[in-house]
Amino acid sequence: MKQNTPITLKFLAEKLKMSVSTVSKALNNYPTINEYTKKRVQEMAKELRFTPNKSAINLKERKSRIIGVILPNLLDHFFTRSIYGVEQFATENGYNIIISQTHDDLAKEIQSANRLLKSRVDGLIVAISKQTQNFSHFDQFENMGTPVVYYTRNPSFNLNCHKVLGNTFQGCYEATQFLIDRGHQRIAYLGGPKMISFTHDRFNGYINALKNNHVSFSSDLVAYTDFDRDNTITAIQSLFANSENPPTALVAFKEPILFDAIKYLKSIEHPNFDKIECIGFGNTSVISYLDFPPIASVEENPESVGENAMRLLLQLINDEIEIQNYQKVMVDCKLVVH
Amino acid sequence: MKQNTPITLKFLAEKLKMSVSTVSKALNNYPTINEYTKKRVQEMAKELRFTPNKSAINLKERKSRIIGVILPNLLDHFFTRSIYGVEQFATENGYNIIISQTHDDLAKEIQSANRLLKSRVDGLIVAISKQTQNFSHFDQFENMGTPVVYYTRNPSFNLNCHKVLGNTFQGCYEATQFLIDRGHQRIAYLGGPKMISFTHDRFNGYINALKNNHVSFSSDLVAYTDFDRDNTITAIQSLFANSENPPTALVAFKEPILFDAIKYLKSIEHPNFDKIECIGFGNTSVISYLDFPPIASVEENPESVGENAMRLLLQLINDEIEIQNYQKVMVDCKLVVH
DNA sequence: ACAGACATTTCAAACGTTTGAAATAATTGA
DNA sequence: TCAATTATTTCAAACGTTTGAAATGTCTGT
Repeated sequence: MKQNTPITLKFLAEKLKMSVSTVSKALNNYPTINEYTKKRVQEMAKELRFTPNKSAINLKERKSRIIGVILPNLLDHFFTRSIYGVEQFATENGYNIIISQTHDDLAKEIQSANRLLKSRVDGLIVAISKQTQNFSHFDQFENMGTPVVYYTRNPSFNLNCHKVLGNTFQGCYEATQFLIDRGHQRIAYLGGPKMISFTHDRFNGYINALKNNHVSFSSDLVAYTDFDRDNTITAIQSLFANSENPPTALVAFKEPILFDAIKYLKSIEHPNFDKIECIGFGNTSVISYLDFPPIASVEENPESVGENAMRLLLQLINDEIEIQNYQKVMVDCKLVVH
Repeated sequence: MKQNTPITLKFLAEKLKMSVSTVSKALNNYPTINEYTKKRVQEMAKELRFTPNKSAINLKERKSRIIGVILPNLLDHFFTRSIYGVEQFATENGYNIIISQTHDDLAKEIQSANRLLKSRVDGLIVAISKQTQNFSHFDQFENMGTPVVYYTRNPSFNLNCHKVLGNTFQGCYEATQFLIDRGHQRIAYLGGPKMISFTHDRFNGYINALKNNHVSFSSDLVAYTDFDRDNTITAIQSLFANSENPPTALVAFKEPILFDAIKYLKSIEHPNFDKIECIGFGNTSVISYLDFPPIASVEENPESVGENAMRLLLQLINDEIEIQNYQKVMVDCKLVVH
C-alpha cells in the first residue's frame, strides 16, 4: 500500500509553525487557545483532510471504541434485524461493531471470543450457540472489566449475567388469546427444541392464556420439534392424530416450522385444512408468497432487542450501572394480524 | 469500567526483572533471546493471560487490521451470504471486518464511508447503493493509499476501479439453455430495474442462448420491473397478454420477483399454469415452502463473491497487485435444478 | 591473561495522540 | 515603568508496542 506522507498533528504543526499541542488543543476547541489560531488550524486541517489516528487515540484512552457481537448466524432474519438495532445505537455513540458468526458451533464461539478479546473490544454482545452450557470463555472479559451482555438466547445455566430477551411468554399469550377470541377451543402448540428455554416460556404463555379463558387443555395438543423437517412432520402428525376432534388452530414456535406444518397439512388434504388458523413467531417477509399464509404473526421486534442490548452495554461501559449489578431487560412482542 | 491493572509488557518485565524489549522479543520468538528466558517469559505471559494491546501494535505498524464493508443491507440473503466469504477469509488472515449498512441510501453511504475512513480501515469492500453515481466519497481512500474493491453491484460509472462481480451473463445463459433443452420455444425474460447493469447483462445471456439455439425471439417476451409488487404484476400481465401463444417458461431477475409472478399467474388461473417452468436468480430457502416452486434456480455463489473480493483486497493491501492495476474478477453462477 | 568472537540483554526512539504543568507573551493598573 | 495579572503557547510524559543499535556478558584459543 502506497504510503503518502500521512497527515498527522506533527505535520500540521510544522506547516503552521506551531507546536503539536497547540494544534491538538485547537482542534479540540480548548478555551485557552486563541480564536484566530483555532481558525487557522481548523482551516488547515480541513484543507489537508486531517483525520486523527484512531489507534493513537485508543492507545491513549485505553479504549478501542469497538463492540464485539457474537451470534449464531446472519441468515436468520431475527439476528440480522437485531444487528440493525445494535449498529444504529452503537454508531450514534461513536462505537463500531465487529460481528462474528458461530454457526451454532461451540468451538467457533470460543474462537470468536478469543479473537475479540485480543482485539480488546470495549464490550461484548452475545447470542450463545445452541451448544453453549459453559461460559468460561466469556469470563475472561469480565475479568478484564469488559462488560458482556447476553441477548436473544437465554443463558439459563449462567446465573450472574446481564440479559436482554424477547418477552416470549407475553408474545405467546397474546397469540393464544387472539385465537381464543376468534372462537377456537382446540388450539395446538407446536414447540421448538426442549433444550431451549424459550420453548417452555412460550408454552407457559400458551397454557396461561388457556387457563385464564377457561379453555380446556389436553396434552395431545402439544408437540415439539427440533426444527428438522421430518421431525416437524412427525410432530404435526401427532397433533392431528385425533381425527374426531382435531385442532382448529395452531401456535408454532417459529415460522419456518409453521410453513413446513402448513405444507404437510395441505399435502395430506386434511379435511378442514383451509379453516385451520395458524400463528407463528417471526413475521418474515416470506409470508406474502404463500398460498395459505398464517392469520397472524408474533413480531419479536429484533431491532429493539438489539438496541436494548447495546444501550445496556453502553451503560455498563460508562459505569452508569455497576458491572455486578446484573440486569434483565425484557422486550415485548407484538401480534401482527395479516 | 473497572480498570484492573492491565497486563502489559512492562508489567511482565517488572515481574520477571528484565527489560521490556527482552520480554517483547521473547514473545515474538527472536533468535537472539536465550531459550530459557523465552520459556520463562512465555510461561509468565500465559499465566497472567497477557494479550498484546492491539491499538499499540496498530499504531506502531500504521495499520488497523480492520476491513470496512459497506453494503445496502443484511436482509438480502445475497449480501448476508457474501459476508460469510469475506469474514472467513479476513479472519484467516488476521483481519476483522466492520460492516456498515446503507439501506440503498446515498447519504448513509457517504456517512459510512467517512466513518470508516476515520477508523482508518486498511481496505474497503463496497456494494454501492442504487443511488450511487458519483464516487468521490470513495476517492479519499485511494488518496490515502487504502485500496477499495467494489463487489456485487457494478459501479459502471466508475471506470478505474477494482471489481468482483457475479458472472450474471453466464448464469442467465445457462438458465435459458436449460429451458431450451427441455423443449421450450416461448421463454419470457422478466428483468429488474433498467438502471442496474445486471438487468442488461442477464438479458444478453438470455438472448445469446436463444440465438445460439436458433430459438426465435420476439420483444413481447421481455418485460421489466423495479421490484415493486404492482410493477411486477403489470410486467407479468404484459408478458402473458398474448393469450394465443403465451410463454411456456420464464426466467426472472430475482426470486422474490418470480414468486410474486407465480402467485399472480396462479391467482388469475392461467390455463397452463402448472406447466409453466420458471427459473429465478437466488436459490433462496423459501423455495421449499412454495406450492409451485421454480424448476431450477441460478445460484449466484455469494460466499465466493465475498471471498474473492476479500482475496483481491488483501493482495492490494500487501502490494502483491499495484493499486492502479485495476482488476476485474468474475464469479460464475451455477444452475441448481430442484 | 587477554583480544576477539559470539551470545544475550538493554537502550532509546518511534508510532500519533492527549493533557497538566511550565514557560512565555501580552495586557493591565498604579 | 514595572510588577502583577491574564492570555496563550509549549514542554514533556504517557499510552503499549517494536526494533536496530549499543552495551554487556561469556567463552574461545593462544
